[in-house]
Amino acid sequence: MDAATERSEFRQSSANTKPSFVDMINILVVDDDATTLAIVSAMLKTWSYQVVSVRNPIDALATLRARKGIFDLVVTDLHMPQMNGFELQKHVHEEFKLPVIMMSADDKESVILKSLEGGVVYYIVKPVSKDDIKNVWQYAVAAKKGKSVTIEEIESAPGEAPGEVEDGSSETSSDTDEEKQEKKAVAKVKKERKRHREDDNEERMVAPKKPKVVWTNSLHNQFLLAIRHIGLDKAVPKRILEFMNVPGLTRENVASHLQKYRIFLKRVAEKARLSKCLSERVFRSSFALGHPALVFNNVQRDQYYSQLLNPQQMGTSIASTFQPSAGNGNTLALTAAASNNLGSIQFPNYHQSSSSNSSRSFPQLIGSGQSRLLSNNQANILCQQPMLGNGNGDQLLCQANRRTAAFGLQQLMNTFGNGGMSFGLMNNNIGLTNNNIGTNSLMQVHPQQSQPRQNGVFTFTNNPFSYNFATSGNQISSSYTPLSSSFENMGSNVNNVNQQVPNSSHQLVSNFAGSQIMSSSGRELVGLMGSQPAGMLNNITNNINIGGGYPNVSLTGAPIGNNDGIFNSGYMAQLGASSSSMSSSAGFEISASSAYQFPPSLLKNNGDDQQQNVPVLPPPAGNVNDQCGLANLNVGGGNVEISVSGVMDNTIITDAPPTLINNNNISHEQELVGDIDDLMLSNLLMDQQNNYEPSPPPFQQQDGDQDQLPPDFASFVYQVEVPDPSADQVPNLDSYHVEDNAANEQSWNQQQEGGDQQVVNPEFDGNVFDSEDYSILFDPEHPFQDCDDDFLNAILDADM
DNA sequence: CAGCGAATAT
DNA sequence: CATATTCGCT
Repeated sequence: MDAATERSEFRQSSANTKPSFVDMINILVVDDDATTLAIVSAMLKTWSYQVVSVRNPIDALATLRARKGIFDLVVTDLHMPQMNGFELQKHVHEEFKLPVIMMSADDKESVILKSLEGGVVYYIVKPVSKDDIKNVWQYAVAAKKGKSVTIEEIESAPGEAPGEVEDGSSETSSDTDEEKQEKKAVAKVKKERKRHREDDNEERMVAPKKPKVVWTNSLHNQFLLAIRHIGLDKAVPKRILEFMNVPGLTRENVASHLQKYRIFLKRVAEKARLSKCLSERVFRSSFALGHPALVFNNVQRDQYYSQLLNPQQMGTSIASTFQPSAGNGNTLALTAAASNNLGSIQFPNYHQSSSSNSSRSFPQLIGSGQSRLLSNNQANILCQQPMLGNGNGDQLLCQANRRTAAFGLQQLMNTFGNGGMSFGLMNNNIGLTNNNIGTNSLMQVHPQQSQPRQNGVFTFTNNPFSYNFATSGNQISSSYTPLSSSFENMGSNVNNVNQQVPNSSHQLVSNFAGSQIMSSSGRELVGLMGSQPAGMLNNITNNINIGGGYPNVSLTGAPIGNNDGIFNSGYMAQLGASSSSMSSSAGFEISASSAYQFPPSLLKNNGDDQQQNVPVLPPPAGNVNDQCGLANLNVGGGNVEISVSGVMDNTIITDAPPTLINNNNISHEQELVGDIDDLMLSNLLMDQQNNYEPSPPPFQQQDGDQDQLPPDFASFVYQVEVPDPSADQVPNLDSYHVEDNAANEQSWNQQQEGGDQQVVNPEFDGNVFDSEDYSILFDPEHPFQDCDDDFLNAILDADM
């Protein structure tokens, strides 16, 4: 960052977020490392804080005692010889009741959680950046407020004139409703007078301009977390506030933020309604799935839901992914959770076999979900999940990865019934709350013929949202003691796989296409589609100890496009696909991925400079819900697998036949604007309607090679190569093209030939995201396109 | 001046 | 509590 930028940032932030009284905030910085100490102190001073630095915790306490009442905040290193940060924090809390901010290079969730649970107000993963500490004043203020120390004492900074009372006359504006205006003005003047009187009476202090609460990423993240926990419909300021448990934050703050947030959601919804492209993306995006009830409750989406899968075809392809493994009688309890997350796809090249093969390697797919843009340091702080920006453009751009929510989740009350793998979709209400579509329609699933299922041991219980993935007929076998984390909505509708994970409080919880691990305290530790392993490492061991000799589930993430381990599910989501997996060396694996079926409305009009989305299907009279799901859970040293997949499939209710999508019209000259899935899906639909054979995918390679992807759209995972992860731009969808998909093609071909449906690509070397296997390559010529905030946010945010 | 986010009023 | 309005700022 150059100096000018820095200055400008400083100015901005100084004006924007940093009250002038920060120079009255005294911070004690403790770090045994002189360099860090100096740097952090200097940074704080840059922000105008008053800083005292000490080299060890003993001195810190001594300083605090000697200058009691002076300090407002303690910033300490975690690892120090004499006394670690935890202990120091405890002392500081007990003796001085001061807020403590912890710094450490240790980005382990366990440590972070421990810190926060221990009372640390903020955890900064080193290296500390200026932005990390810019707003620490909030903690000081919050703490003071909590202690009911008058906030004025730190607010009465020089030069900060209190809001002067305006003249009542200037208050009234020109025209309408004069009487009302006048009343208002009078009332206001009265109020102002009253306030002044009070001020005069109470203290001469100038006044109370409350420091503005800055909804930082982390704060907003907590906000989202709260909403997610509570459920949007029930999320009222008070409850959100309670859940957030941020000292000093007021209900009003939350209410205000909530209001803005709702407006935002509304805007997204509206935009979605107006734009098929967007709406489909939003609604169908994995981001849009699995989240309880957001925004789109009130959006008319039915017209967008007309496309559906051809049950037969889908059944074929999906059913083939069912790979019951030989069970040994152990049980996993699956607790269904909230989601209609059916958008899951088969793991490409997933090695599955009913026969044990302990030596095989599992693809280490990881779901992604992190925007490449999420490169700020916030990402290193606790909740890795991306969040909605606070409105600054840059932050908005950081959102690309949200595991986005679930519009309409509530509407889909599906129950997977199962017995031999049939899934039922019941009570699905899609769209408007008063617009029930497809109620009680059944989802059809076509079990893999060749592999009869054993009796299942999954137990599903209802989740608060009534989306159940049932598997009463599914088999599962496990060579280890039942787990107890909960896998919710793994990619598909495997919701809440309730597993006992001894010695761990971790739970896998999620509501999205991927998986997510959250701590019992609600912190997201690892998630997919919107989160990433802490620290953005490729391999992260979370020390989830699973009994039976399979400790250390390591979560492996395959970074896409950059080596920061920042996943780009934003892209994937935009491409309509996402996937994830977790696996351990011991063979524990959970993988999930999803594909979303978009309507074929995203074709670029060839020959038209204007990008124009040509709706190809007429709005349906009725509606269809079509999603497919699959989740694989492989447990044990390679000898146990659970995999479940299914297609939810309502019937096409529309009697308006899709008009046209002519594959022949799509050539390499015609760029694919939307998702491949869209096209595939639409073709499937068309074919179904026309009794055609399955269409080849509607695209060709740019180089003229006629190789095409198999129509098994549900079995793709895309890789996106991102040229510049740090750029504040979004990828240009137009610049993607399908390069190759040999593995899937082969798989498809073999399936067509009636061969083994679980094809292992001989070329597959274990790196799932091998661009040689499947990829959508980036066209460096047109790497980015402008993308307006709304679009981005729609993608990014829909979630929480 | 528009527009935002936050605060504040209704 | 939801919603409208105002404020301070860019």
